[in-house]
Amino acid sequence: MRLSNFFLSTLREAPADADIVSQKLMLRAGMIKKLAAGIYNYMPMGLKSIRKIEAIIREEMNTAGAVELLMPVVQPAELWMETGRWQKYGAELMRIKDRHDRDFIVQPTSEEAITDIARAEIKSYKQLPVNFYHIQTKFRDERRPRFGLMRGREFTMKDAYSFDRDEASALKSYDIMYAAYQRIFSRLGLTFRAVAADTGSIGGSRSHEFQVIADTGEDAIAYCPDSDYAANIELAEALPLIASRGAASQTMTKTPTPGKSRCEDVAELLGIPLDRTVKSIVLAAEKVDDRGQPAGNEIWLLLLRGDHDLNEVKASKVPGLKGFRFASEGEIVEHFGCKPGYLGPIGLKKSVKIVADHTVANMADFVSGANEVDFHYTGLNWGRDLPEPNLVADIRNVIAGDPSPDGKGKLAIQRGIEVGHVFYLGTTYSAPMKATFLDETGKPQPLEMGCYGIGVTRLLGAAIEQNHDDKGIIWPDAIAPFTVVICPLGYDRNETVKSAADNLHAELMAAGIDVVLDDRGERPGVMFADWELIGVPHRVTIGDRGLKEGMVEYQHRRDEKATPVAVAEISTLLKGKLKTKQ
RNA sequence: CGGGGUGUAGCGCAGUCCGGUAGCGCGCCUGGUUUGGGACCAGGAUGUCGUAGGUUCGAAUCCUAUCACCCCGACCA
Repeated sequence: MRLSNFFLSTLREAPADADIVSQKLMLRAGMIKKLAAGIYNYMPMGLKSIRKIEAIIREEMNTAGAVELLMPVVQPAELWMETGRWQKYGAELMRIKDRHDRDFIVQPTSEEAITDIARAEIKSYKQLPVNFYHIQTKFRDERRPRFGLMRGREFTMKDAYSFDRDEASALKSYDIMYAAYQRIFSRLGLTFRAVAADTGSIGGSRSHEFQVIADTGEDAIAYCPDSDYAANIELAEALPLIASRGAASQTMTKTPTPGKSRCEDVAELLGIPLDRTVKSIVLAAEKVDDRGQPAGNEIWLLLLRGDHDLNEVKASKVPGLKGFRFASEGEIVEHFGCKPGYLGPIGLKKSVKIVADHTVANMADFVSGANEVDFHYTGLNWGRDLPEPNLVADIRNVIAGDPSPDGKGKLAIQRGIEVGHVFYLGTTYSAPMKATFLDETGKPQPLEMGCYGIGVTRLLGAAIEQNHDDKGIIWPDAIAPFTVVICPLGYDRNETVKSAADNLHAELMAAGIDVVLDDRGERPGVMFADWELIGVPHRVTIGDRGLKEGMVEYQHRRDEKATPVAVAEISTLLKGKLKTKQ
């Protein structure tokens, strides 16, 4: 491709509203252009990368036995009413009306549409298993779109849906997708990790996320360097750090701690380690009576060690805490007789349910708030100074150094960007939509489903978050908008340079390499800066000076310096480098 | 949705407090000189000052409303 036949628009300064590095670089490189909050134009340079990502996904999906189809972006509301998601989905579901005042939605995902297809088309066990997928535009009306392509409102997603006759077979389909995802992200050239994930509101029993490792990721991943354990921190089990409760050696003492409301400050004031303190978190949850009827709010006190943090996903799994919220200050004062900052389990005004984290439950001689401003208790011991907690549960986030739940070492924490998710659904959609097939005995059975997503446009952002430097993007070969750029110095005024550049360009094109020839005749600094910003991984510089010695220069985007290469050898060198990558 | 902030040329910004009819850098156009890391000289084009209303002889500037966008908190590809 000659640059004069393509379209380039780079910016020296990023628009002020760009918030993260991948968005800034993509805007500056002219790959995307913002049209509205969370909605982007994909410019030619950006679309080239997207198409490459899609091609790899397609190939691997097809290889894994999935079948491509295409479902519409706009779908009738009736389908969504059948599964109840019309009511349940909330404001993120974009609802629209047609000219006849009929309700439609702009699809955020396609379980309903595919299940509708399945119930009409799949009649016999002989048609199973089958896996349909499409690559389609999605819309989720995010309350706050941000991070460029990472959390846009409109985005492209590959979503696949498997149909099986029973759970065992469905889990096999799941494993096939899991393996396909491993291949896809490997081929994309990204560093990633598959982690066990929370099954969330959908239910289901098995779920993994594929996380692109990047310090700027929104998710935290706990993994064990000595084993294959890896889980989203939402899910990662925190084992008790204290095997059994030690004996009490101190007496309970009310100690003044003026102005020290944070555990860190209290520990420092008292000259004790942070892991001797206990922090109090007050939640409120709807109480349900014996008949399952709402019976007002119930206040809960959650106790965590001072150096630990609450895991809200785990907390919501504690029986009675589903759908909890943080208690209001009014509720706190009503039950504790004290404002937040000095709360603790002793001296309550009104009874509350107390949940101790596994580790807290085994602590002895600990420190906690006295429910009186500027005072803490030290030397607290369960059973002696206060009753045993109502419940002991895993309610904290794991931290680096915690024992791995598989018992094979210590956990480390990394941040990641979720770019893929595989999910075993069971009959969550097939049951309400009555999608059944006939088994060998002629009896109708509900289809067992799985769903599998990959965020195509998010991948673009994730790849950049993982691969960039202060000059710009550094694309993996597989998804670079161009694989090779030829930068001729003086293309517009030096015949020798021009013909050498034209020849190399023609040769690489003939070899099927995605090469771009910068035929602008720009000064070298301008060319280099542009292509380093865009992030083309391989660059060949052709100058008059080198040509006199029969040499050109090769430089990888990650190389510090250019390497001289004989004119006769440059195309062989490039073909070799690109072949080994594929 | 709650809290905070910003809208001035393609991009980045000044001007707003203290009203007098819009400016800087980059980019863009023309000519010339340059040419191995974002060149230089000379000339030039570009604005409903987010929108609507109000106050005033006069509004980018003051007032009111409204819209858009961004940042901080509850979710997911």
